[in-house]
Amino acid sequence: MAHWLMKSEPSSWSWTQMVEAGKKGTHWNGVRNHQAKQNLMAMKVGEQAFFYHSNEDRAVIGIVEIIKPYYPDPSDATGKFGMVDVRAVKPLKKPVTLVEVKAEPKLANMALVKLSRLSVQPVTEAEWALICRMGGV
DNA sequence: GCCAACGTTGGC
DNA sequence: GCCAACGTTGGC
Repeated sequence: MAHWLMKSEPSSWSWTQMVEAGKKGTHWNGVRNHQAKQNLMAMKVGEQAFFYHSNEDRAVIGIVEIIKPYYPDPSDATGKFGMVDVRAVKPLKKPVTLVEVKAEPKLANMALVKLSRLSVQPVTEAEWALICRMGGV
């Protein structure tokens, strides 16, 4: 089962809002990047993703689950891009910051570090397990 | 708030 | 089809 990492600026959509959305979850819309789109399309229901706060926090803060696979994003006038639905699973006991990720040699090749502008990224099993451990999950 | 990285757009 | 200009993202 694949794992993912999805980034959001807390000012536009925060973990708190994600939790408040509850079990019905929310649409992960607004993706306008082809690489991110490819990743969205590869997601399957039941797969989990890290929820990362960019800008202010710069930390992995929680885990979300895919509850609806890729479908067209009505807010995209061009019709090229789509979205998935996700819901909050659980927060990390201790958020794993970008600084900590960068300080860990095993995570040096993460897309989060290498492709900092990509908003939806794949995470390897080793990276997933390590960040879960660092986050106290 | 600045700037580097990167994607997209548009003129040629 | 190339490439300069521009806009956006996100770390610092």
